Amino acid sequence: MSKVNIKQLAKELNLSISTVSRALRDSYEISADTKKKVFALAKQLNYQPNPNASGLRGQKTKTIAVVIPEMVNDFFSLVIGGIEKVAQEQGYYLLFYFTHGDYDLEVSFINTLANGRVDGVLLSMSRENHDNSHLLELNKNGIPLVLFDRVSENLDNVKVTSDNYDSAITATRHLIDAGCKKIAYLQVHKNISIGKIRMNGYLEALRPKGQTPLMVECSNENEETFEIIEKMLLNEKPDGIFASVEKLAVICYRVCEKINLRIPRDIKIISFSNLQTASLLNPSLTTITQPAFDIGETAAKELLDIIHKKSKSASRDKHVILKSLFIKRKSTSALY
Amino acid sequence: MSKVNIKQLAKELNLSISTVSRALRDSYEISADTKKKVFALAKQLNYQPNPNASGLRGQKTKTIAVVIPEMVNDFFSLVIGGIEKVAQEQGYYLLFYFTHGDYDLEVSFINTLANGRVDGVLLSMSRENHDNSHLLELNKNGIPLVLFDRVSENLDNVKVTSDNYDSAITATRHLIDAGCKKIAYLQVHKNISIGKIRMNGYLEALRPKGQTPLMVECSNENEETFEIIEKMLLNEKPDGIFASVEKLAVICYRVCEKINLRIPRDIKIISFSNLQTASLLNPSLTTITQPAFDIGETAAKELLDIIHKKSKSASRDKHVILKSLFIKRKSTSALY
DNA sequence: TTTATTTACGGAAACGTTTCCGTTAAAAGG
DNA sequence: CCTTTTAACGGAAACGTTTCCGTAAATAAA
Repeated sequence: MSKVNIKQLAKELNLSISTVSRALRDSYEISADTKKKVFALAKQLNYQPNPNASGLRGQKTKTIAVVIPEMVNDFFSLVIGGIEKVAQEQGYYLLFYFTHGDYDLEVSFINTLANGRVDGVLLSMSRENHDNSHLLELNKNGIPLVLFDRVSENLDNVKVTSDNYDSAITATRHLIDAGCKKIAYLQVHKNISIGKIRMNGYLEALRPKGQTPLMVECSNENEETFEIIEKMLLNEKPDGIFASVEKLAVICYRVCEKINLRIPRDIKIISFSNLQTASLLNPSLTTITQPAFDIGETAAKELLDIIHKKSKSASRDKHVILKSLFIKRKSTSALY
Repeated sequence: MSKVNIKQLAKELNLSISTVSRALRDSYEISADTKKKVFALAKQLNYQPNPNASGLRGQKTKTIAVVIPEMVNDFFSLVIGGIEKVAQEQGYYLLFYFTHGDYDLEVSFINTLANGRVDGVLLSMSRENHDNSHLLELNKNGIPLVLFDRVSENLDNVKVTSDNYDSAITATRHLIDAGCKKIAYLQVHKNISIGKIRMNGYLEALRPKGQTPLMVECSNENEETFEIIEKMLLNEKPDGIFASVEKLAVICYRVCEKINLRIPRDIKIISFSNLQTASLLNPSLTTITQPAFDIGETAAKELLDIIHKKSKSASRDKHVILKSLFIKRKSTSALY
């Protein structure tokens, strides 16, 4: 129960509190001699400044909040890796919030952040085009906010995403080129605008070929999704599947196994995915792979930029779009 | 730039600061009438208490630190899920630190935490039997600490792990029963004691069968590990592999693909792993699957228990061991 | 009616920093 | 030698809460 503070350092050294504080911050007002002594004692006693005190006084916490839907997900894991890299480099702490896609939870988290808990917020939205007033409030309170991946165009904050529209076109055309005549598009929730953007790419690629779209809306529950996909495959008999999120591709594999559909012979599958084991699946999965680490890194850098030159609020309403990778593997192979 | 605080509420309501504060905390000293008014205005103005101020005054932050080696890893993702569940339930915030297995980084993180930044610490150690003085210091400062997964028996803190020794025996025996005559044990780093425990299980299971152990130490760099395993497979020609961590199993698959070793015909593989795609790999991977979510949940609960009745420091030096699951799949199949 | 207790509230200290003001002594300038 | 500047430091306020002391009025007890 030691908890050494500045006052104790001051007493021990026969100096005033203000002198010690300035010495620790390497102020020009303090002689080299005194600084040496202060540093030495601070190290010896393992002095650590109390973050609540400096946060309260200085109105900055060196902490940023990361608000994301979930964690058990290779995409967000990689994003966090990128965020963590730049946070580490610049000495920032990371406070995490998981919304589980629950809008109300997101609102309450964001409200909590309005009062000096963090210097800035990184957010991947749970519902993109719902009511954004909690975010406007955050902006009004002067707390920098950068959106990534799941963003809303209605907000004039900095946004970082990948090229969802273009890569959805690439994916769909790839299936068409591989010979698919009836391609199903699997999405989790209609209201997710990133899903809409990808869907638009899918539709755009389909149109000139005269193929009729087949949109399938899945559930948040894996079991339910399994049944939805199983029924769909049995009833509609598509010969290609475009999964808009990784989780759906995995479930597709399981369904195909159950109902004895051979991939890619009977049906071809492509998916947005950052699965590290994509190449080891049976068969290996063709993917659109987002630059997840980059997205995190870029978003964090943008945020810290705003934090540091906040007065000049230079960069608002900027949209950084990073390119995804298209990786062809066996699940869409035309030869079998 | 609103940032409403108690003083403003007090002025608006013609009340004193202390009365408003008490009303917000639902104190018995305040009349129902006054409370109503205060709550109403607080909600209307979206008042959020300043966490630095209350943290400074009350010496508690409702925040716990989670210090782990990495994030891009299905095991830790699941653990975090468990931690987050109980944190959420009890209204705690989560501050994350990633050590990347760097001991010095761990030390500096832990030192940072010694002074009121958090109410408690959850730690999975980077090097288990190195110098633990930073953790002793943390204990001395009265900050509750619970270790999980990678723990050290030298510390008398609460520890939560899975049954590494027993399940390593199970895994090794399974390979033997499947007909393996020369089983290699793959580990990342000799100094990780969790690796040692698993290794001891491997050795124990091997001894009565008279098989000579074959220990292979891999690197932190995936490319290097790839080469180590490749050389080992070509030189030693084992017919069974026991990978002590998930990452190594994945690399094994890639090596086998490259040098045309058929799994399980030429070589059988079992691994500690929480890979969600284990059953979809080619071939599906037999795993010892740790109760990751449970580990996180249990560790967090233990920590919050200590935080809440810290005076009674009842539960020290307690070791909770949770059972892993053995899931047999095709990578160790005896028939082909 | 007087005294004791309860109810409902206000004032102010305290938490540990940082920083705005001094202030003194020495160095520099004239 | 006197004035001005500079260097090096100390005192105290401020950040927003919480809580320890009051204290006045209302109620209960005597």
